[in-house]
Amino acid sequence: MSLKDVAARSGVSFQTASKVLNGNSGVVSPSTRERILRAAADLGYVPNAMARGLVRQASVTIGVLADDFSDLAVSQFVLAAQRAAASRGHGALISSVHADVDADLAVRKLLEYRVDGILVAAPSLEDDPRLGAALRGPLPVVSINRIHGRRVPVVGSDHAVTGTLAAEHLLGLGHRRIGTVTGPRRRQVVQRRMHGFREALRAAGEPLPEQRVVEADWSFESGRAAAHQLLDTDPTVTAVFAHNDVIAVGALKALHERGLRLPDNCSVVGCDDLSFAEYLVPPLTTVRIPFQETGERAATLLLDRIGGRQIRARDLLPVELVVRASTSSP
Amino acid sequence: MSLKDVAARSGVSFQTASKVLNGNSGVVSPSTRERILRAAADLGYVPNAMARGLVRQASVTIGVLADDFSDLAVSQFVLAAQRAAASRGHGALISSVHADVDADLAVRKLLEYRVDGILVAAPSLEDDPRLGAALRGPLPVVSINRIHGRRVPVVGSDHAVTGTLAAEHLLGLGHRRIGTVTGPRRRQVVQRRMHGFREALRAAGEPLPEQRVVEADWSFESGRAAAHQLLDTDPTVTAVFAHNDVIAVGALKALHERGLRLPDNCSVVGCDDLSFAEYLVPPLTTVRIPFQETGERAATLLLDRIGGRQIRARDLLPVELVVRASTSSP
DNA sequence: CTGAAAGCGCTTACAG
DNA sequence: CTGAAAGCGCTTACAG
Repeated sequence: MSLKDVAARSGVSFQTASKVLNGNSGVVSPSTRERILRAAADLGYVPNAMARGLVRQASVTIGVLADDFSDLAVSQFVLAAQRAAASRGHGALISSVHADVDADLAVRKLLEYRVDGILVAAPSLEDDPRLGAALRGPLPVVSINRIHGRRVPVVGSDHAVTGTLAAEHLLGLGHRRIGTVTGPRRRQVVQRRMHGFREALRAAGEPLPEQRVVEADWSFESGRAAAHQLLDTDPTVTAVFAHNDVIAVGALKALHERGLRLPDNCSVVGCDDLSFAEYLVPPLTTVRIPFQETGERAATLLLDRIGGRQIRARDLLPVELVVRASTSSP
Repeated sequence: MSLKDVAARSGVSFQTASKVLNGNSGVVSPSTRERILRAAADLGYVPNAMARGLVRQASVTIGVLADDFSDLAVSQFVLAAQRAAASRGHGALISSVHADVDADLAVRKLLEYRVDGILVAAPSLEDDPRLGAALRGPLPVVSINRIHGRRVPVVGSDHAVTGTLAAEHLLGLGHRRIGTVTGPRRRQVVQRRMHGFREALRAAGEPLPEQRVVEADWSFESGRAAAHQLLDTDPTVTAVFAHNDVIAVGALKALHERGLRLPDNCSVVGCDDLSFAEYLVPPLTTVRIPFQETGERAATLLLDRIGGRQIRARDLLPVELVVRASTSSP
């Protein structure tokens, strides 16, 4: 089913059919227009985006390069981005990067399809020079993490504030010996969160000793192990800030295994506010990261850039402390 | 950067460059071949998939039509499908269907891009005749749910077995008064699971009374409310089968709110085995649904169909009971 | 108001 | 071993 078919059926040239079907009304008599529209409908004509993209030099498609979008945080981001793109008429071609496939290849595939821009959600690759190299060139890019060697607009949340909110909440409840289970230390997000967290503790006259900082890798199991390690090292700790909700769940489990009751014996603050946080026992106090809004914003900014508009280099969405029952006075 | 550029740089016609770059070796002298390859590398030539797709009449792309892939189950499926497609050289164009955008439009977009086939993961639309209508035509489709009015190959798991496994596990532990919190009743998956569940109870001489069946909508909150309702109606129930892990978490919460301890006062079996199931307190006994394998299989079958092979109409992957600490003898 | 030409970047027979 | 032609399905100036 091509333009030629609907043109033949309505007795005009295919160029005229093209104009009418593209809403170029007024360029044709009402009756001709009517005939063409009806023919297209009768035939079930669906324009060919590849042909259109070829001549227009725009695929009306964005590429999404994501770490591992079976992760609840990433998938929220990706879904919101996809919807925002769709609502502005753009398709979303998704490419995941992981151990088996390097970033070069994933980006190259996106370039072959001539996506109009790329959205990056790949914090695990923030230090990977190959990703930076693959992303060189004039193609618009918006990212939620920094990209090695490139200056691309970043949208996300203020990680330092996240750390500050967690610390101030616990300090406000009266905690003094506060520990933290972080994500991988080399990650920007972890460093920024630690910065805010540390500063708040220092400002309150309770500087954070190194032994109250234990590293995990975002997983349940690492959170559990790290929480055990933290409490083995310093059993006097009365509160823990976990760098994400998954780690927090692991910590909850560790605490339970040690016979500690929450929040009486130990408070836990998570980070993310994933869907299950509210339904844990006890419900998890956490800093809400607006993944959905971030995805929507990122897609919108990318589309703006594709449309030729100037966008700011950094766009931070507000985070918010959600107080539930996993924290209380010590 | 087009073929003409690399042809110009290596002193051949662009058609010859095309052949060499497509691995049509032997068709050209080694030295020419070498020159062309080097020119392409120097120029950073990336073939244009739209142009290629137009002439080959294949976009080398599949469409994925999903309900709401921020759901952990769906996102696992989609990710695995995307990876399987990528490993066979196919891009994945993702389209989500939800309240705001009807299925017609989402499918139409996919058709515009001339995807070579469509993967459907939209159980909430299994009764929607518009989706069925939109999917008519010769385009290969593989789905994890049935599609109204169409006979498309389905890949998934055996839902009746899932219900049977849950029932037999609880019966084996000695439970007799067993209740269940189901997903939406009109869904096939719910009906099949109920069938297996009911039959196993009946076979054990413990037919399921209607008041021990309460409907939820897959959400945490609905699971919580439904569990309360179940225990209000029949406080003698000693075990609950939840139709997914999210409902199970809600039920855990309800049980906790009623002062019941797990598994001593009540056992709970979930379904799915989402990542957090193992880390709940207590760890959740659940029937594992192989979402990842399903996604991989679905994509593989779709690609096979696209490749012209015949595939079976129904492909069920095995489910598996994972026993943890949320169940015990009554 | 409508049509014919040119061209987007490729691949694929077909010549030479 | 290499090139020229035709064509995939469109859009966009440009004529008439």
